[in-house]
Amino acid sequence: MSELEKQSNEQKILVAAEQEFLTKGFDGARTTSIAKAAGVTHAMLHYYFRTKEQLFERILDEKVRIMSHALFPTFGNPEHSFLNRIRTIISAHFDFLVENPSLPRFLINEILSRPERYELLQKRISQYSGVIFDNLQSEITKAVERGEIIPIDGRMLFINVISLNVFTFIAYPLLETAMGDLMADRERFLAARKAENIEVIMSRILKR
Amino acid sequence: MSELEKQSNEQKILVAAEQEFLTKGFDGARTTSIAKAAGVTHAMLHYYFRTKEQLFERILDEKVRIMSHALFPTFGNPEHSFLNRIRTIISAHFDFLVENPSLPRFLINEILSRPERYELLQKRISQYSGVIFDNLQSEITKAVERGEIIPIDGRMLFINVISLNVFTFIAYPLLETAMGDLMADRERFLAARKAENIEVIMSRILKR
DNA sequence: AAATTGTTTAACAAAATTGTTAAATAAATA
DNA sequence: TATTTATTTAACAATTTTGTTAAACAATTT
Repeated sequence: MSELEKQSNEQKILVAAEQEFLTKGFDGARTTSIAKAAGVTHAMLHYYFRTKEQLFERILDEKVRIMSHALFPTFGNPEHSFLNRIRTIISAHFDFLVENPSLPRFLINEILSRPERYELLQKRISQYSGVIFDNLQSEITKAVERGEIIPIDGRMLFINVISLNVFTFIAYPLLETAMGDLMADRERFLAARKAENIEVIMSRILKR
Repeated sequence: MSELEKQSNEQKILVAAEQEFLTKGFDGARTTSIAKAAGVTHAMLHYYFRTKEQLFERILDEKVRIMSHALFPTFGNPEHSFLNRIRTIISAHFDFLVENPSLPRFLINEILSRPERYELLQKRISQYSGVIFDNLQSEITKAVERGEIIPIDGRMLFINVISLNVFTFIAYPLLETAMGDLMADRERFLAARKAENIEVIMSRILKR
């Protein structure tokens, strides 16, 4: 049996598991259903990953990882204006969500429904967040001194950006039912939403 | 057996079920666990509500109902300025969430994880939303004509408000791990968040 | 009080789901 | 080629969870 085909089986299970866990959550997911979607017997699934829990952790780890990366971006070229760098960050974060639309709901659910999983996030987040927020706040101070923006608590600004960007994707199907025509064309709507989010943040911090 | 005690049993089950379903979701909830928390045998639970599904629907219906009410408020006294009325709406919506902090996560999860439950929302939402948004947009137009605010799509404004208000509660525990001291005092943080959300929306629509 | 109706209990049935094992098969290696 | 190792299959064990039923019990009505 070739290394390629072996990988392919594990890989097929992982791909199917990701799909199942992301859409149905841990409790809703079924190992038999995952195995079926992967085209393997469910005994094989247990052979490769022992338990449902272990398979789930593989997926969750990966998702927490990429989400952490997207959440705490490098703060961009200091040559550019603060406003432009914020604009870029919002845009990049939004684009990331376009590529990973079901990620926020998955993480919020699976982590918040089981406090024992909090530490998984804490490990990844607390190593960044302190430095990041200090950094952000000092950039804000400098931009305020330059007369570019008005003062604001960096953490509040951070929550504002995440709220606006993430909520669109968390509630997308609900918005669809309420908004009708506005969302008829997904791409068009997302582009408009991205522009609106940037506009909201800009007008919040722009010097008036 | 008195009518009071009879009600009390059904009621105890409903209370326990609400707690269980809100925190664990449909899939994570266990009828035995609900029965135990309610202090009744699990056969009694099935006697009163037949199935887990039916018990769940009782809870979900109620939650969709109160959420719809909070989402589409009356638009306030036309004597007052548009800005003040928006301020009041944001504040009231935020206060509602303070009283029902786990509601958004519950509804988003349980409805989005099962497309067959979409129609439950659609029924409640589509009867309001059309009128509400038309109304809102005409109020915006008038306020723009008065020179009070700048033009904006009412639906985008609506999404902005909901995003800012709701996300705080959806992600509260995650924010706690990242924000540390900012959130040490829950009441203080929520007051600051509410003020910030109002500020964000005001600066977005205020005539500059 | 007898009959009817509603409630509760305990035991159990049915189904779903996760997890295990032994034997067959294939691949890699000595 | 013989041996070892890894993979796959099929059958099944164990557990959990939901749902049912019959009989006991209590309350209400006639």
